[in-house]
Amino acid sequence: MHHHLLQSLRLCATAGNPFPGKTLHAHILKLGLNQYGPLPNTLISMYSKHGLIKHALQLFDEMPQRDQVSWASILTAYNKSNLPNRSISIFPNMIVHDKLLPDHFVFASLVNSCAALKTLRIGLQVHARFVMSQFSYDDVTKSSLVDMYVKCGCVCTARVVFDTISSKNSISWTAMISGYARSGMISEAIELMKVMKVQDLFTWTALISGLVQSGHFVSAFHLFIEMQKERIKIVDPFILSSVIVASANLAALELGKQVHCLVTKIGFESSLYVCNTLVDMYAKCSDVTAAKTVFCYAVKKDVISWTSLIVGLAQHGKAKEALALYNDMISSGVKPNEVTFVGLIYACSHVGLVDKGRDLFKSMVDDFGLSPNLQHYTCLLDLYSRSGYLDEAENVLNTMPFEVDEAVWASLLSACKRFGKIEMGIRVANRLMGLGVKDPSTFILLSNAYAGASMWENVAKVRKLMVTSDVKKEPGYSCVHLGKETEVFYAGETCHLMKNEMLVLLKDLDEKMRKKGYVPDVSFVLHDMGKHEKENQLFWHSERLAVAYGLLKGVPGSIIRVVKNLRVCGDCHTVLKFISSIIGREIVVRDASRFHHFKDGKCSCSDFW
DNA sequence: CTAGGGTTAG
Repeated sequence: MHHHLLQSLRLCATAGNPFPGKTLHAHILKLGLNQYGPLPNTLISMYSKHGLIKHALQLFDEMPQRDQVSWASILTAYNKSNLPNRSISIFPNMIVHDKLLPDHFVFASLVNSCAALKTLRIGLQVHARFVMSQFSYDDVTKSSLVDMYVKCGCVCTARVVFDTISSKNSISWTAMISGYARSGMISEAIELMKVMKVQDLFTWTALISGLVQSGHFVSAFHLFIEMQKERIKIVDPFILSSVIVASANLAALELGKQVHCLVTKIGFESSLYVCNTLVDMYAKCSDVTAAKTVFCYAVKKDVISWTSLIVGLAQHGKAKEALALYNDMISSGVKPNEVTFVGLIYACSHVGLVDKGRDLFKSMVDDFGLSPNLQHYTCLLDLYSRSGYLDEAENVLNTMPFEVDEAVWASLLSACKRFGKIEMGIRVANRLMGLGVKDPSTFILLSNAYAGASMWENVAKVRKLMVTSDVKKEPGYSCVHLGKETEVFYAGETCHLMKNEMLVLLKDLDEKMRKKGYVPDVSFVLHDMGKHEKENQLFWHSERLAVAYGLLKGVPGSIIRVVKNLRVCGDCHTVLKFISSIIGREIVVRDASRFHHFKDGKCSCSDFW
């Protein structure tokens, strides 16, 4: 009888905005049909598709007689509004209060909530209930279960469920392939792709974005090229943002630029997601100017766009610009979130704006109702310790409501060394010893702290601990990007084609540096050996090799861009400052924790990292 | 005549 109303409501659910749906709702109310047949359930689902959980919930609560459809709709509404925990907590009311049993639609929604929450404990309970129910044959729920197990890290269980799906569709295949990819099981993922008959853009997106999530950036690129050979048409921007994330993580500026060109060519340059990843990519590839340009020309901007640029500016030591951008953001009515404040406090700590940083921390809680996480406390600690407020820093460490790991204590210890706080250094060192140390660089810090206080017995203890705990120093390497070419250097590498030219150049620079007052700081060398040998070790650190190669092969006058897997050692940091002033060129190093822009003998990190 | 599943950023 009222088919046209149902049909119109369904159309409203897929509209770009909720207004037609609201108008139709008003119309239905006026006709007095708001409790008629399937209309209330359709209304709930219409509101849920627009993420208007409040409207959906009001209708749900006002229904005199709820059925399984109402429950499936409200659970989906919670999931779509990013409140999966609410789904789980109200579900018991379906059985206890409404005396209803879940059907396969309800099961699929519940599994979805568990997947979002990554809760294996509840997921297993739902799975058990599903198996015992009369709907245990349902393939759709099984596909959701595959996804749930994948997200909980149980790829093998996911595969077991996958194998029981009697008629697999593109979604079941995609869930399993994405699971393998996200767990880094590349060959299994590709194997499954081959078994599948028709591969579409979704399958490829699941595979490639999964690989990006598990850190297999190079494989992701190879497969992206493979996909284009298969002539899969890119009709939505998801895959592009995944590939941009991959270039960002590889710090491969040229590659990122090529993807940017592809984005423009296919016509996704106005996509919000794509723009945001591009801003981040350019910042991570140390081309902050390009990041700003993408941001300025972006058609749509949200918190993430603003925050991406704020974080980018902060990481490159451009604190004033980051703070100014924050003011613009507030003026344009965008509400900041937790990540925005990480960037802002980080920015303040780099330029010693202690009061400003402290105010921002307070403002985050008082003005925006956000609760600080471990990252915020770490930034606050950094803010204090960089400027020499070590008592305040230690206080933050002792009072913050999070468990503190080795890296955080180590950073305070390095601040103690820098500001000559021997007593506190010993206190912190003792704490670290009790905590258990894994990172080789922490051992060096500890050994230096005790040596500085002439506590030789403890120095010996640290050395012994280092041997017995079998610390393996990850081999250090640096990549230098020269336009389309990239060269990788490992520490101590001596068999490079251009070894002799590099040696001559480095020796020449070494001589010039020593004339300017450079003294090698051998306290960063891990192994026990003579002073000369230690100096020789430093001489062959990978970042120096990479810079030398960049100077020899790069375009004269251009910026030398280096990416290093570990942190830059203190001695290399000094050396790179000297080199930048001797050769009059900018050197940008992205190390494991931050960016260093060496220019005219100074570094953007203000010598603290 | 109503309802359910997979991929994207700081």
